[in-house]
Amino acid sequence: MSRVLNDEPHVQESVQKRVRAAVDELGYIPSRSARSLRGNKSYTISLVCHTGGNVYINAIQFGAVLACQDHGYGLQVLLPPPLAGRSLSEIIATLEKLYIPQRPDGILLVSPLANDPTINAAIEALGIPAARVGPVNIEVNGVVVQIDDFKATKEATEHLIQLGHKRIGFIRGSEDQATTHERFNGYCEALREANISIAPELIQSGKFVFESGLAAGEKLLSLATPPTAIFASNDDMAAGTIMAAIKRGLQLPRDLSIVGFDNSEISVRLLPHITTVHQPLRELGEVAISSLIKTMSSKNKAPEQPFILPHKLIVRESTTAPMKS
Amino acid sequence: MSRVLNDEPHVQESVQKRVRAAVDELGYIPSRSARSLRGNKSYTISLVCHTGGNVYINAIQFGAVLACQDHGYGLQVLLPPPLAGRSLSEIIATLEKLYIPQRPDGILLVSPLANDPTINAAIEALGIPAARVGPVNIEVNGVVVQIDDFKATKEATEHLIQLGHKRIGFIRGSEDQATTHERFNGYCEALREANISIAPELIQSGKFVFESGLAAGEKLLSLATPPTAIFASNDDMAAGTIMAAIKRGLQLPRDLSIVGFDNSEISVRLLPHITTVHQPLRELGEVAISSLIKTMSSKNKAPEQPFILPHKLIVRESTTAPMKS
DNA sequence: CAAAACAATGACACCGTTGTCATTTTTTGT
DNA sequence: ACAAAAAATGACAACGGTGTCATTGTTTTG
Repeated sequence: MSRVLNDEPHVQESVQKRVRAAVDELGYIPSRSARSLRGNKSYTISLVCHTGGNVYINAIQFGAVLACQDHGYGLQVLLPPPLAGRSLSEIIATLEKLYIPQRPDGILLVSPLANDPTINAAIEALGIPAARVGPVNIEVNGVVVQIDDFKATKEATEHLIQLGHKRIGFIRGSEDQATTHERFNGYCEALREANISIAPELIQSGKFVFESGLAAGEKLLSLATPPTAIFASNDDMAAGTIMAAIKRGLQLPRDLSIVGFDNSEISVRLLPHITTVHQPLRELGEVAISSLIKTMSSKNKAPEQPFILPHKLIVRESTTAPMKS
Repeated sequence: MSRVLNDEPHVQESVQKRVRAAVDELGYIPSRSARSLRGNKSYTISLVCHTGGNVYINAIQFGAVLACQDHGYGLQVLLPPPLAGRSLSEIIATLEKLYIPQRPDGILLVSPLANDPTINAAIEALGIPAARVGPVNIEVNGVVVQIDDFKATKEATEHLIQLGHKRIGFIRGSEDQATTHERFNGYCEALREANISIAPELIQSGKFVFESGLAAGEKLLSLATPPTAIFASNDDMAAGTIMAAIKRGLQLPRDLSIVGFDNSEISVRLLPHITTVHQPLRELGEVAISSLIKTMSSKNKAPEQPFILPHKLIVRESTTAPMKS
């Protein structure tokens, strides 16, 4: 019987038909626990994340679940206790306690977890097949799926330059994230190609959250010669920047152009709607899962090169030409 | 050995100790697949939802995962194809196909799925233990966890009345949701107790999404005598209403007070920050899962009464006294 | 045409846990 | 002190698949 269902060779056609008929008739569905036990596979993939869920992870999870279901896997959510700053052995112990009872066949890591060197070392040590979404700044084994943050930010900055902006502020993301540096480099490259010098006072740090965007925006706008445009490394911070501008009584986008990143919901919940870069989050999740499953089943090593999925600059009302000064 | 680990009676203390020592020593952890197979339990609970994840479901999921982990269960996400409007037998077939391979021990349903009579009938027919978050307008077996939407909305409306508002608009949620009616009744009750008559033109329909709030807000504000305050059945619609007001050039909150519901992120991403009702979403998820697990293991029937968790009115800058007219 | 190679299928052990029954040891009651 | 009851523990089958080996039937080859 298993020979029929698993499409093994050496099965006569007539038997094929009879078995399949019986299977349909009885509504037979193989028991996952039995297959698990025998094959030492759980048919489960764990999504490991410790943020209680922001919209970003959510969309990725959506794609991941779909891909899992397509391949007969289940996606399970695992929430480790806070791990940042713990020692390697502590992290290994914690992950082991969380991981072993469930014994997923693989795990999906999303930034910021995917970027933590210690966590990655722990996963390496435990020998768990892993897929990661988002750029990774260190050497890791396993599937990596991402967009081209460098190019995307370069394009967004070029968009501002083409509108005529010369003083363009930049709000960085968290320093431990690879995207932060990729995006910053894209910004620098665009300025360089346009022969605009990079002014240190126009570079502000941020943490990918609204409040940090608000603070950074306030700093930028209180400069002696404030920027005429600001690129924020995500939409939340762009929204914070908008609030900073509104609080100062600026007219948007007349007095200030703003670009965000992520095309998240908030980018169309404010006035003006934010020009932003769309990431195909669902697809990132899907591709991560399906190539993880492929890697696991074929025992191939994971591809050396990360998968790069296409992004898209979405121009909305928050960007316009600067006022003549 | 299993007698020790499962705390069965008739085990000598000395043996207890020796076994436990050996377990610690070897780092023995029982195999879930074997226990599953033997005990016909999967130690998995499925979160069934078909929205790719909004913030609402997300916070519930967060709590659900925590509770699952506490009880040695795993939370798995299941995304059925769109089911609305399908026939009972179609839904049963679809759920079965999705459900059987995974064989979760129970499922967690979140609105709007929890409210669909046909889906509930299908779950009943399949005999799956279920927990539901959010009020349910029909007779169902299983755990129900919710807040008191009626009382919460009544309080929110009373807050507006106390500020001096007499013309209070109301934006309803989706008609298929029990919360929509509960909230509307709370609004009516508050007005009745304050001897304010209910003006039909002040009641607008909505769909719990931003755009519907925008549309409803525009209708309300274009009335001959527009309301001085508006209660929107969630924050997204409240945000839409704010945008409608801003587009009409109103000063907020001077010209219009707005109350939302959910205390979602957007309520503090706009100016003014929105007065809203906080729902303990994480706790709702936690309680739902832990009482589901309790119900399953004890083979008790689920409690007849739903669990009611406390809500909280959060007053922010979007509500103030109406202008003297 | 026999021998060998191959295809098709039956039979069965094994995965790791736990419920049940059997056996041995201890306690209780008269 | 001895039978009976109770407690403690060993032994083992069963859960439902699948990999392997054994057996039978069929085709190819020298």
